[in-house]
Amino acid sequence: MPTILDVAERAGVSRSTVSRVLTNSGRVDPETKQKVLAAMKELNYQPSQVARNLRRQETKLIAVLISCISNPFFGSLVQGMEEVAARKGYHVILCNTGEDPIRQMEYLQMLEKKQVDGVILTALRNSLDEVKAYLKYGPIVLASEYVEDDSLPAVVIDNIKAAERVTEHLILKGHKRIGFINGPEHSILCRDRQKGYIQTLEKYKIPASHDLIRYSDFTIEGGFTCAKQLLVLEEKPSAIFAANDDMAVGVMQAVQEQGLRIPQDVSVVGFDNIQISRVVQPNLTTIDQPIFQIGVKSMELLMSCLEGNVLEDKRIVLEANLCIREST
Amino acid sequence: MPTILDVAERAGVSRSTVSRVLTNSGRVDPETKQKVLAAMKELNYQPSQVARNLRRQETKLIAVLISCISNPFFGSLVQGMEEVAARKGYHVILCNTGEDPIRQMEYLQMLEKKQVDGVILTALRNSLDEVKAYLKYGPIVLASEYVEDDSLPAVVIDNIKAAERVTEHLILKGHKRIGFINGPEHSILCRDRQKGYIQTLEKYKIPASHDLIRYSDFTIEGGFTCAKQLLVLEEKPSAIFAANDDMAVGVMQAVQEQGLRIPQDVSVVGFDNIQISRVVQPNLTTIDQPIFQIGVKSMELLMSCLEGNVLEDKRIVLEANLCIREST
DNA sequence: CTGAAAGCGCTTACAG
DNA sequence: CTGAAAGCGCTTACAG
Repeated sequence: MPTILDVAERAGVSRSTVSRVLTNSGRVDPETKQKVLAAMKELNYQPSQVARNLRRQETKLIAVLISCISNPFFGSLVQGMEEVAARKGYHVILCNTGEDPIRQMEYLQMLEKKQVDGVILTALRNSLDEVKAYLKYGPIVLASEYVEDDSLPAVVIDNIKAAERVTEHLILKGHKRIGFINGPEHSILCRDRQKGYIQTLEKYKIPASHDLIRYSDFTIEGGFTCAKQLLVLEEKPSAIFAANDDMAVGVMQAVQEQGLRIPQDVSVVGFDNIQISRVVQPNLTTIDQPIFQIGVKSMELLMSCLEGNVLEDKRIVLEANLCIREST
Repeated sequence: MPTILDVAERAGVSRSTVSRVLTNSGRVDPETKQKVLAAMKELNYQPSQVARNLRRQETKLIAVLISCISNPFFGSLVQGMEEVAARKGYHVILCNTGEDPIRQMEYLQMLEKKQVDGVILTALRNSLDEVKAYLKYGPIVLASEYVEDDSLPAVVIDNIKAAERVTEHLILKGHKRIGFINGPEHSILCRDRQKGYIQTLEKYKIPASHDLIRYSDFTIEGGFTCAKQLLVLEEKPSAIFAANDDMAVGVMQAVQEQGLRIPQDVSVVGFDNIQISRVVQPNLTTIDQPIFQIGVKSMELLMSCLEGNVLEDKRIVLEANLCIREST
């Protein structure tokens, strides 16, 4: 592997000069530059990124923490992030945390070890203070996730409003008993979705019942199990709203297993608008969350922090519309 | 940020000694070690990974090149890879190539720039020689993809055999006109799947017809379009085998749109056994490709190369069974 | 068991 | 416009 010194010798100049043509900085005589360029080509020289990293105290690497990359939701999110990063000369380190707070902290340490320049979190499973302690080592941005006090920059949708739209849609369709299958209770996204659901019921003077609310884990199986519980209630729901599409698919399976028809007997709504919602029969009514765009914007936000910009808005809110299909 | 020198001064020892306790190498007096450990804790010291990288000429980083991470197939593959890497103290850099040969080469250069220690490719869109030129900078492993002459280590399934199983299954069900919707013709996976399809037809003395074979792009839409073409043929197929699940789902949509029933009028088979195959109605018969395991094994193989082991087998073949469901 | 010294391959003020 | 020198923060033979 040729180093910068080999190039310098071959071109008959100093390392400084080679470095200058490498970084396109400072004045270099055009003729000298040509000699250097020629030497680089002859030796098939590629500068060591690691050496440059050490000297510049940067890595051009971003850690992206997600619970599980085999989940298509995170796939789209990361896709958006990676495209922006690549365009800006950065690379993405993929960190599967499996929602484990310990692994989350381990990956955050990469910031401290100067292994990455910045971090994007898609789920917060540690205390806010624990996470904020790492801010002194580099910028941290949230994607899809957010914190109450907006003390960390985040790219999000308005989950309350989205859930309101869903609930109102169902009410206007004549539903009075609307089941809600939520994700984990600790998540702010889930709490906000539930808030939107409850507020809308209240707005229409429909009593909210605890019987009709379940907490699950965002999986098809979880949605299936909760739906079965709802469907054996004395006063069973005529519509079920699940806090993501996977759970809604589980709901559909449970409904169909009972010999009930969708939407005639039970209406079903999901959340996210991932591919599965367009494949399942009948097609699922859902909230179109701009997942890819959240990925794009969050990485842009991080790049902006890295460039030293001060954020005027800590929270970027993207539009999420209700996508009405055959299941309602 | 405290450096190794700060720790050394605080502990009253040399940098060498601190380094030794850091790497757990060489003899260090237990008492000295305690002092160093205490100093590290007091200063909240974390060694700079970048400095270590430069010195050790390694990065503990692996580049994983895939066409598109939002595709669940690659999600599972990468999930398997990441878990193994993390366990071994490595991290994964996610490289979306979008099947673009130029971007593929750009990412391969990370190996040359010493930005990563090794590379896993999941699709080969450049000439074999171009790729092999990078072998002098570090190991390269193929996952799911492979090359004819086995000159690059690869973790794969036997695509010929898998396609034979599918075709035989359909023939034994009484089908004589079996459509085949393949992926891109340039891919060796696709050529082998087609080989298995053709060979089995021949084995059962069923004439293979070019009319019944289409090439597409592994998407739902692609499968849909090709299926519509097959379904308007004078002698239309009674079964359609798609080279992946997404295309099979497109086939199902086309079949159902024509008012035909699955499997009574047309049988459909996919390939991969991704989640969608269990969600679609009727459930899809498909080849259960051990995607996650391919990810796991390919990363293990790469780690093994990095540890300096010489591979006895350049090709690791995993089992892929036919998963018979309701669509046949 | 411990330390001084060299070096990994760059970049960047500083002089000239 | 160009070069000598220092330095980024570690690790690793080499002496002792």
